[in-house]
Parts: sequence; structure tokens; C-alpha cells
Amino acid sequence: MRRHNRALVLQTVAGEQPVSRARIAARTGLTRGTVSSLVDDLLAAGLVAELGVTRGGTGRPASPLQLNRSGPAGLGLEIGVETVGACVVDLTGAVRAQAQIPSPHRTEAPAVGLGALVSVAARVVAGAGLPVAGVGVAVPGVLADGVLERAPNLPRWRDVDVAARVGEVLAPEVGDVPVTAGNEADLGALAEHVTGSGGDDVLYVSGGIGVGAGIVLDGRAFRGAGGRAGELGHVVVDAAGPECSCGGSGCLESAAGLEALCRAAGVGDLDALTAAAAREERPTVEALTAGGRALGIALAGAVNLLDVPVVVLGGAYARLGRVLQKAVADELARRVLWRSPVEVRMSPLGPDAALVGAAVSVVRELVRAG
Amino acid sequence: MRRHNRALVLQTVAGEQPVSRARIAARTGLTRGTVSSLVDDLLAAGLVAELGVTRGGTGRPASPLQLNRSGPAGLGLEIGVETVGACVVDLTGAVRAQAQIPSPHRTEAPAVGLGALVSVAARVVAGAGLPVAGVGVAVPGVLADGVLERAPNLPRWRDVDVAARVGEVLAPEVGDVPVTAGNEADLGALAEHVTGSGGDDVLYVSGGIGVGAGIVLDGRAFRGAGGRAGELGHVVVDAAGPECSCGGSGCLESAAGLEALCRAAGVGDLDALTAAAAREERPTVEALTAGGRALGIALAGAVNLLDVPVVVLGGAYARLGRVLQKAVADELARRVLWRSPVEVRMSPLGPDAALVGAAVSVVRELVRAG
DNA sequence: CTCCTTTGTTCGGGCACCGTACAAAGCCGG
DNA sequence: CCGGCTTTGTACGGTGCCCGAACAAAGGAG
Repeated sequence: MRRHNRALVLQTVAGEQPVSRARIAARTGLTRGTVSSLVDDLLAAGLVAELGVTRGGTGRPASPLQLNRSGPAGLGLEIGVETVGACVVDLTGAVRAQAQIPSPHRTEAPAVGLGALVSVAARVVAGAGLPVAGVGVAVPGVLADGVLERAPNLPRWRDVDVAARVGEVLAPEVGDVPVTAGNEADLGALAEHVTGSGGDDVLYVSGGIGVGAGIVLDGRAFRGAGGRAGELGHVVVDAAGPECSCGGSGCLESAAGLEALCRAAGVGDLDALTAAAAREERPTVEALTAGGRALGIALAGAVNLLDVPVVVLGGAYARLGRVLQKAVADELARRVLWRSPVEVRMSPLGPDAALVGAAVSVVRELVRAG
Repeated sequence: MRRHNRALVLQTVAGEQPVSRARIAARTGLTRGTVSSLVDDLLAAGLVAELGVTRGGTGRPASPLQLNRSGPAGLGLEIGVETVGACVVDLTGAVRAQAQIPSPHRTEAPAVGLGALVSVAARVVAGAGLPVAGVGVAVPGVLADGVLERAPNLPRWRDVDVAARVGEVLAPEVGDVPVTAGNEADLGALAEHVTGSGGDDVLYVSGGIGVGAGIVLDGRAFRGAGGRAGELGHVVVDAAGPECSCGGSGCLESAAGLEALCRAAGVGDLDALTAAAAREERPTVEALTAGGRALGIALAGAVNLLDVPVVVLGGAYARLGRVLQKAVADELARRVLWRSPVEVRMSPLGPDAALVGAAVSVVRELVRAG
């Protein structure tokens, strides 16, 4: 009960800072006295801090409160296909330290990757100088209860209990804090939702060799009954299209995955594709237009089904500029049933979204729990 | 606070009846004393009833509680394309009275339909003999805040505030009770979820001239940010397919809508199609197989996106038998990424699902609120 | 017939919130 | 320069509601 109200107060602070005790009382419906008492708890726990600055108006100046930027922080980790990364965000969600190093997970066993993860995490934690209250790990694959069930690009990690293993190797660094693992696209969606100052419903698409979607509904990540929601890559965009490794045919990945885009544009990798897109070379523009159309078709289906007002293009897509964005937006405008336009944004976080999202998921949970 | 706990107790009774006070206490974590006090409230409100039967075991016999079948009931209404219907369900969700009459909404103004609705509602309410605590209205169209925003098959009802209008005309019959309006497919999904004894996540597809989906996530109807979620009919199943009235091409409706199925099978209407399907006539079987494949493609996309374990085929589809079900299930098995099979059920409620769902939504809300 | 088990009720104790009253601290007008 | 005004934050009694323990009730087992 008190716990609930403490969380309510904390969320109010998070939603509008700086804010006075009196304003919190007005917003939550609690009494000023009750709020004072709850705020005392939060101050003692180090979750909020008092500014002390008394910028005037009429009446007694308020004593403004905000989330404690030196308080407990979240450590985000990412296990990419060929990299590991780490970042620390404070309670406000601001990134305080970040680093990334290469790590060949396709060829090396998980133990090697975990070693790399520890080293980069240690550096980042030391750099930030904040107490770590929890760890989030982003992984490109399907998780069930923290166990990696399916990860096409991380074959040696199959059936690894990521959360548990990371917790073990990281214990010397950060102590015995809760570790959660999440899908890369889901966490990317969360990051875009939080930093994007967007609404409470976002469909985030992470482009890469695979195409995954993260869904934020009503302000929280939606993972489905089995934690596997968001597999957009194998939506059918052309029933007559090529066979796919998934057993179907005409999947989105075959038309708008990174490999298909590179092949159609006649370039070797994402960097070359990005450069060619920036120069607006003819075959690349055509390839991106065709891929964007396919993506738009798949997204239109998802938007019609979920009624989401904002679509964010992230991952590799974030680097491919306006040609892609326009093709997607055109197709959405044509196929979405309602007239209020669906907004198509390029991800401002780009390839860091998942990493930041992993860290943000931790502090978000801290704030939610009070 | 007390309200919250009262609701908790009521939901426990709803989840497992009959049930003793002591068992409720064990389940909820409250004290037996507290539960007793809360149950007294619920008895006074007429929401639960005491059975009085004391079937023995060891120890003092319990006094079993269950939802009051004579207590407040929900009135469900449906405005179909050419019919109006009404039904009353008691607190347990059991249908206590039901009726349907024709009403040509395509040609007549809403006022005429409302008149028909009142007459059928009055009959059903009298037949059930229970106090009506609320009204739910199912409508085949997109609603925003109770206003019918888009309803292709109900052109004269456009922009009508269904909930408000129904509330006005029904006030003499049932008094001043809350009226809510909902999409037909959403309410159908709710009904299947509640009666189907299924899990908390269901994707319900209502086949007809249009194809709509109702989504139940985590035990509650999901309507999306703008209340328009579930438009499955215009998912693309074949980019090269025919143009559609929605502006796109190759939409599911063009391949698996009722009109397409009839045309492909060479029959005139749903009744003929149903009969031909029952006789397993060759062209009909082929038409249903092709339609079922298209439906399966669209559903696979939705399932991959939402990770829903159960798909229910309802509306007209409920009458089309195993041929359709098999084609859908085959396509789902092929295209859904995870190996745990997606269950494909035929709706047991059939065409009544939306009507029952409208009534169920009312009592569900009563139970949720305590 | 007596004991035992389980149920439902009753009664003090305490926690948390509410309402009100009061001190604090800066603006504003004379 | 100073008193009123306004708004903020704190202190104190009152109340609602839940918990824990003790107690009466009601039937089965030996």
C-alpha cells in the first residue's frame, strides 16, 4: 500500500521534473502531508534529490525535487553478432558512459564473449561511477524466461541461459543484482519510446540481416504470451516470392533484409550501402525503394492490426536515409485504412538503441517499483 | 483500498466456484476475518450468493459461495447488417435469454433500427427477469469513443454516437445504466475467450463480407491506441493480387472474404456455400482450400507478430467446417517460426459470438470493479 | 461419546492516509 | 522599510481497514 503510493510519487517525479511536493500532491490526489512523508522515504533511498534552488514566483518558494542523477543506475549490455557493448544510464535515462568492442560470437564459444562482456562492462561501470542497481542484456534472438531459444546469427549461444550466465560472470564487478535478458528489437523499441518523447504506442523496426520488430503498447514493451512477439521478418509480402529458410516463401526478410538490399544495390556491405545511399546512386535508390515498399506492405499489415500511430525505423535502416523512409511512408499511406497518417521516423539512436534500451529497462523498473 | 480487495475477492469467487471463505483467504493472502467482512459487502450488494449446502469432509463444513445467478445481469445488443439481436447473461456469463429479429439497416435510417432494438431488448429483458446493470452494443465498424467512425456495411450509421443513442432509447426499459459500444470482432473475441475456457491470449477472426480480427491479450480485449486495432482484412497476401477498394492490392479480403469464396466455389451465398462444403463438392473444397491458405498466410504474420497460441475462426468461417480449418492450420504450421503448434479452433458460438460478447463485457466489468 | 479438524466470527493493535492548523519564506503595495 | 498575501512544507489528532489471535460452531473418526 505505502509501496504503491511511493511508486506513484516517484513516477510523478519522473514524469515532470523538477516538481514540488505540493504539485505532486495535486497531481496524485494525495495530501501534501502524505507526499512529504513518502518523499522522505525516497530521499533516504537515494532515488530522488532536492535541488535547493528556490527560483521565485509568488508565495513561499518550492523546494524542487528531481530524480537523483547520482543514485542507483542501470547497466545495459548488448551481445551483437560481432560485438559486445555496455552502457550505464542514470535514473533519468541519460547515458553516462558507453563503450563497444568487437567479439566474434559466430566462431567463438559463449565463454569468450562473456569474458569480453565483463571487460567492457567493468570499464563502463568505472567510468560512470554510479552504483549499479541492475543489469539488462540485449540479445538478437528469441528468449523464453531468460534462455536463448532461437538465435540464427548466434548459433553457439543456443539454449544458453543468458541472464544467469551474465549474472555469474558479472557478480565480482557489480555484486548480486538482478539480471534480465531481452530481445534486441524489444529493447530498442523501449529506448525509442522513452527518449523519443513519443506517445505510448510505438512500432520499432530493427533492420539487419534479420528484420525484427519491437512493440510498445500503452507504454510498456509487449512480448506476447511466449515472449516471442515481434517476428516481422517472416511476414509474407509476395506469395510468389523466393523460398525462405523459415519454410515459407516471399518473406519480408528476402525482400528488405540487409543482404537482399546489398545484393539489389550491387554493393558488398552496410557501409558501402550507406555511402551509396548518401550519394543517391541510381541502383541503390531503386533497391531501397523496392525494399522500402516491401517493408511498407508488411508494416501496413502490422499497423492495421495494432493501430499504432508511430513507426520508427532503426538498426541498419536508421542509416539509409530518406529514400527508404519515403518508400515506407508512401506504402503505409496507401494501405493503412484510417486517414490519420502514420508517422514514420528514423531512429535517432540508430544502432545504439538496443544497448540503451537494455539499460533503460533497468531504471524503468526501478522507477516503476518505487 | 477496500474496493480493491473486494474486487479481488469477487474475482476469486468467479475463478473457482463454489468456494469457501477460508479458501478465498488462502488464495488471496488476506485474513479469514477480512474476507468475511468483504464477503458480507458482496452479499449485501447481491453479487455473490451463499449456497447453504454443506457437503461434508473433515472439519466444520464450509458455507460455499458462488456468483449470484439472480444478481445484476448484462444486456448485450448487436446491430448487424440486416438484423438486431439482444441477449442477457447473468454474472456467471451464462446466457439467460436471447432473441434476434431482422432489421434492414442498409436502407432504413438509424431511428428505425433503434426502434427494433428496443423491442427485441424489451422482450429479452422481460424473459430473463434479472435486473440489468449495464448494456453493451456490438457494431460492425470502427468506433472511437462510442462514435461509429467507419462502417462500410452500415453507411447510414456513420458518425452516430451509438452508445449515447442506445442509452436514450433504452432508458425507459432498463433505467439509467452505463452503455458501452464495441467492435463486433473485439467482442466476439472476448466471448470466445471467456466461454472457451482458453488461455489469456486469443486471436479471433470473424469472417464475413469483411474480415475482422479481435485480439485478446493478457485476458483483456486489445483495441489499440485509436480503438481501431484488428483490421486483418487488408493485410497483403499476394502483392500481385487484384486491386482492393481500400487502395491497396492483394488484400486478404479479396482472397478469403465471403464474396470471393462464393465466387470461387460457384455458389450464390453463405447458405449455399455451407451446404456445398458439407457435401464436400469439389470446386467448393478447392475454393475453401485456397481461401484458407490465404487466411493462413495473413494469420501467420499476425501470430509471428503477436505470439498468440490460439486462433479461433468465427463468423461465417465457423460454418465452413474442417476443410477451411485444415488449410489454415497447414499454412500456420509452415510459416509460424516457433515449433510449439498454434491451435486453430472453430468458434463454438458461431454467429452469436459478438452478441454474447457484448453482454459478457458488461458482467466482466462488474466483476472487475467489485 | 469424546476428541479433532476445519470453518467462520469477534476483538484489540497498528499502519497509513486524511483534514486541519501552523510555521516558513519570499513578493508586493503603501 | 514594513506588514499583508500567497504558497509551501510540517505537525497532530482522527478514522478506515487490515492483521493476528482467540473463540464458538459443526460435523467426522475412533
